[in-house]
Amino acid sequence: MADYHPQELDKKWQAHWASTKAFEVTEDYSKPKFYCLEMFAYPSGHAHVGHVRNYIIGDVVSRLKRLQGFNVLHPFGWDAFGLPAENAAIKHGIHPEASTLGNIAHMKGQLQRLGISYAWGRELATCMPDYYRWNQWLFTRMFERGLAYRRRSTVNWCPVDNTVLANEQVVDGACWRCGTAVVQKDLEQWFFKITHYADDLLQAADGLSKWPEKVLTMQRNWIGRSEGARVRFQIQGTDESIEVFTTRIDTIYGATLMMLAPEHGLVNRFAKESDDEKAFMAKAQKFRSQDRSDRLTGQVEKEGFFTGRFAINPYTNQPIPIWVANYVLAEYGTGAVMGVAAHDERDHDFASKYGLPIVPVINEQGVLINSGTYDGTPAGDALKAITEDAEARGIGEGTVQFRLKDWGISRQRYWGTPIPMIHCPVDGIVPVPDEQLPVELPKVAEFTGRGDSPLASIPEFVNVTCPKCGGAARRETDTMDTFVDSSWYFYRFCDAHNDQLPFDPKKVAYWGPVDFYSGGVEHAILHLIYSRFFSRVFHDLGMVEHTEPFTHLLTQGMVLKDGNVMSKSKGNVVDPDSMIQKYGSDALRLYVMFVAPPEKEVEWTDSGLEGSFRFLARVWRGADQWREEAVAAGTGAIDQATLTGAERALRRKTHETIKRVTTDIDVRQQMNTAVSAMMELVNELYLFTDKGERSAQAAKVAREAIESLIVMLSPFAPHTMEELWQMYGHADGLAAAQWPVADADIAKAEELEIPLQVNGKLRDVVRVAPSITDAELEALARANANVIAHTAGKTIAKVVIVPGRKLVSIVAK
RNA sequence: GCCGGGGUGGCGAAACUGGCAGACGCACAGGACUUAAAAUCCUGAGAGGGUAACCCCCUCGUGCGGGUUCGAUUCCCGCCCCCGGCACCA
Repeated sequence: MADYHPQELDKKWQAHWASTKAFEVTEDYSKPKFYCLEMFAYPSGHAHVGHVRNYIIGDVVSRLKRLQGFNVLHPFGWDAFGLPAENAAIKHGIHPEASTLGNIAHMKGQLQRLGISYAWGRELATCMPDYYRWNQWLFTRMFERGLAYRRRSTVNWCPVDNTVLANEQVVDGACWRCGTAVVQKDLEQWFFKITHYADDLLQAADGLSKWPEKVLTMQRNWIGRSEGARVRFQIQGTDESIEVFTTRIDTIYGATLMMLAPEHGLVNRFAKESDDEKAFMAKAQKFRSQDRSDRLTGQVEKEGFFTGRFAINPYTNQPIPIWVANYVLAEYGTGAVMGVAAHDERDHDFASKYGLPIVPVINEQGVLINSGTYDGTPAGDALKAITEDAEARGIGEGTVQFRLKDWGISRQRYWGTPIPMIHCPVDGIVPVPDEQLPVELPKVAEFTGRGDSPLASIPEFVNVTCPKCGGAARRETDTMDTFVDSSWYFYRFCDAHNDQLPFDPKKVAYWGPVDFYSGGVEHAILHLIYSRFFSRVFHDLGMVEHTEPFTHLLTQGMVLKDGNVMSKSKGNVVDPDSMIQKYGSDALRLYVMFVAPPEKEVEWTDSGLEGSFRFLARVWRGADQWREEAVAAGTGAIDQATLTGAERALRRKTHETIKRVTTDIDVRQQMNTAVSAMMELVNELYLFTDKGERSAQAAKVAREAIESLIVMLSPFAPHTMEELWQMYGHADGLAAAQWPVADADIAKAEELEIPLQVNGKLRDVVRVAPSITDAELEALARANANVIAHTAGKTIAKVVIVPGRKLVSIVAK
């Protein structure tokens, strides 16, 4: 047999899989389905080993499931719209489409050289009209249902990327992509009403039992539900009132202050009605222009000024001063807060600073004081009672407030999905009729990087006739946030070429939801919450039966080099292709799976990769040593009764390994221990080979071990294992193979090794037959020389025999 | 501050339900093969100590301090440190 030359095997089997369309699938109701998906890729140019780790994880699961008889959907695609391509176009003059398609071609080659088992027939790229037309179609459906709406609002604006950012895309007050400090701008924007599902998204998170706790926590924090009440305080001397949101209405008797956000609508009015409007506005303006991220994160000292006006506390009936305070946020609650200096740390700081009254209304026992008729009521009860009272009086009501905001999706950039709307001076906002979709991105656009939408400078695009009245109208020139593209692509894979609908609901009913989804934890909030939102939208459109798109989520850890995240700028990128050239794709795949559990961060080492290569070569040689005899011996049943001790030992190890590997991959997703179990089996096989027994029976036992190993290792090292499988006489390839089944009887140990402890310390290990009785075992333990030595001079108080005969523990005093 | 996840040899890690801590691998050391080297195969190894020596035996050891238990990396209480998320959210 030839030496192990993995590069040749890579070529041979990749060509074979392509020509036999080995991984293409259709709905087959006779088989259970399994939808395995890795987060699709942004075509940045080159995938490094960190990216690739995710694809290997998914491939191991996919290949396992196929061998277990599942009908496996394992597709891949490209999250192809986005800013980097457009920025590159501004810088280098290459059209985003050209660079994107070029990058896709290169990265697809990289994945193919790794032998990832994708159904390439379903490949999609979000920048293609046959994909993004369905973004537009869905946008229109959402518009019809009020889930997409337009309003003027203060938005997060990135001055470098020249576009709006969603709240989720602002990290510590800076742009998530380029790190520039975000500024505020007033713009007409399109929003998706994700808040409509806020409660459901939060509650349903409890049911996501196969999601990492970390991700669920992040989502719960992000949604940020808090129960409280809205209460209206009359403005003294007027019929008007100011509404506040509070979670602690029980402290309302202590509300000695009213505070408005600097952006609150009443601020400008109070300024006009004041003695010195200019001075008033100057003070408000100062707060408004304070660095927003600092204001949001509490970095700015609490400051405020008195408006000269008073509100009436509806419970004490006392006038309380209305202040403008820089720590009150306009976008949360009502933008106005009742100040309870005694029971709120921030209000306390503020009141102390300005010498404002501080009235305690709850004592140390949590019971109300200074609260009129509520004195003596426990705070918890008062919360309910006062809310009910406020409702009865018509001055307030219980409510739920979310931190989650509607998702602003308008982007003033070119390389995205055009929003399919038309602005008509007569009919207002009119959707582009479905039959006119897609609204295609014009091929030519000038990439200046100026702050307005590039599409606005293309008159042929902008100037249209109104679909309703036929008069002259203007086309919407913003594009959609690219997170829209990635919020439903997993459904498109179920029916990637449908030109009537985004997908046939029947096909999604078969394939969906995604059974196993893996990707980076950086998508814990953005992508994963948006996708859950879209699933609910499709559900409400009657197109999808489920509401949760991803049953099992695995967040894979990053691959570090020299302690850092790989990046071009740091120059520490490990290129999979150069590793493949040296060791073959299987060694790379195996190493990445073996080095640590998939969700853990790992440090890349070349020597570890070499170790995996050595292991595969060792499997290759080990299999070769038995090939002729094993094939000659055939696959007939093995007669357990006539086996030698060595043969029984190898069989036992084989079946033990099958059991371990199956649970490790399938149940626990601990690929690393699955690989180490297989390494142990190989070590055992070498021991067996060294013993030199070469009977037909030995060959059969070796064959069982080796063929089980080939199948179990094939998800990790598919090219090498296909070749070995063929060499072992299986002409129809691993596609026809089945995952081995462990025989519990064979795996059972013939002898038990039982540790003996005295007072919790290990003193000896004895070998006994499994048929031993507890009484015999205890007698044996008491008679053990080491036990006697360590119990000398003491009396044995108790002998514990652990159920399952795992251990004998002797208590001596 | 709140929430989530961690801390185990020189290194990556394992120990699944409270039961032999360190499987498997990397790096290292020794041996076999070889003119030699590489490759390969075999062997060794947590730290410290005992014995002339080997089989062996003892003590300590999973971030720190307590506790529960015959027995704790695992459970409980109190800390320390690291990573991630949220945070003037009323």
